[in-house]
Amino acid sequence: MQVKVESSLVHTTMSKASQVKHEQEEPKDSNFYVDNFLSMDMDNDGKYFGIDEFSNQEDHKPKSAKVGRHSYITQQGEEDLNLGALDGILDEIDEVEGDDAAQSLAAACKDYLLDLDFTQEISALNHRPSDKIRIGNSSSDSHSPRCSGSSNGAVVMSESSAGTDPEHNGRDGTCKVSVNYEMNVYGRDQHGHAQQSGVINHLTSSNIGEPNELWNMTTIRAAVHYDGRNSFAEASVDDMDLRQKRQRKPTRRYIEESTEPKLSRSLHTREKLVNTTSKGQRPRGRPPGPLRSMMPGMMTSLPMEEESSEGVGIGTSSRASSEKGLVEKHENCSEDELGESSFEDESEDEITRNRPKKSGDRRKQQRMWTLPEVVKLVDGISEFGVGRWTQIKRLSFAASPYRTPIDLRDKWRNLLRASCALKPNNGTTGPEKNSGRLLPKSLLRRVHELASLHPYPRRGASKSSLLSVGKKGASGRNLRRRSSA
DNA sequence: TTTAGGG
DNA sequence: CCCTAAA
Repeated sequence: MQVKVESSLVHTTMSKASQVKHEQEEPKDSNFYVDNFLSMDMDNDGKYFGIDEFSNQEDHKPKSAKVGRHSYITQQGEEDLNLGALDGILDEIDEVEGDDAAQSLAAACKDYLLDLDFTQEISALNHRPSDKIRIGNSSSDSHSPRCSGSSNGAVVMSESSAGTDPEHNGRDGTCKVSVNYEMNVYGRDQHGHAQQSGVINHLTSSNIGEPNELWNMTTIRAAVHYDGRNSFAEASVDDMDLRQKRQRKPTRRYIEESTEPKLSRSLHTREKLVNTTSKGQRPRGRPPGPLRSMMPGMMTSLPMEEESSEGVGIGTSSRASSEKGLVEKHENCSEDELGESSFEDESEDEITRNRPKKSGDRRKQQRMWTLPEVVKLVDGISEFGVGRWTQIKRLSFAASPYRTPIDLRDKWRNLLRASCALKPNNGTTGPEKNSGRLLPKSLLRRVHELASLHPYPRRGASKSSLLSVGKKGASGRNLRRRSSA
């Protein structure tokens, strides 16, 4: 005869976190305690709690399993105690129970404490999953590692703990929760008598504000008695105060929140970003607050939607040619101007992309500007004029959803600064990208020209040089300036 | 809604 | 990049 209580114990040694996770995976939230316990057991044994099997027993006697006020008689056959029944019972009970905020609150408290105490205390037992407590004649097999009496394979363990969770003292004042857990497994080998039982006693009381509010006590008991010829199995679950409904909800939500608040938000954000490729404006999200500033401008994306993958990422190797057949490499363009030919289809790099980014802040993405992009920007500015960011965006950067008009402006600002500093030649004007300060000198030159043509803030400074401007190829008639003041 | 500026 | 003010 074997009692597999230990498997339960083993599971309970899981860290708090994993245990919680486990709970979350469970489909039903009812019967937290019982369910939880049983399910843990089931992980290893299938569906039987406590008694795994009766070795050498041919004749089993029907035993009774009592659950709450119900009483069930189960056949002992191969299936010993099927606590699945208990499960069902409890479900019923739960249904009867009411459901209100206070309860969930209490549930949260209990869950909390339960995780805390139960887990930690039981972990002391440190059983191995495969351990079996064998009793009866086969004491040789009995394992009850650092627990207690072992000569006869007895394991006794009981724990009780109480605590209060200040966090839930909220509105109603106090919330007291006490959890009492007790497990008792023992086998006795006396005169051909073997007896073992597993008892789980869980006592919980929650008190919120008013006395009597919540009170719950659950006792699960599974025992097998073997008198040498027959074995009896018995299981009972007593649940007092059925008003109470244990809801995992609070806990789960709490966990989720505390665990990964940012990530989730971040994901949403990103999702939104991707989805908004629709033509017009980005969907005005719901919470205008934080998310709003995603892409002020708009992406009139159309041609290729999303982004074309190009290999010129600064940080990463180019993953040229992904799906678009038109991938072009602009490496060579670093040369003087690729001037007017502009409008080649976009080629954006895609270095930093869809990375969950654990840090999860809500910043956009920080895409490095590639040289082709810069060139495009400059061309665009040449063509439409400084300050016409939205136009430039629309016409020159239509293919890149990111890069808002504001981004263009910012980039331009930076270019101006760079051009002033004018330290182009660092030799490394390589075809690569302009990471940092290495921009093709030609480009800087253009920037400089443009800058002189019309100072950035196209506001107060009207430029005279509207005529002579020989913008490089920038469309013969350079910027159609609204010189009109 | 878009720009300009500043952080 | 983000945010805010001004237009």
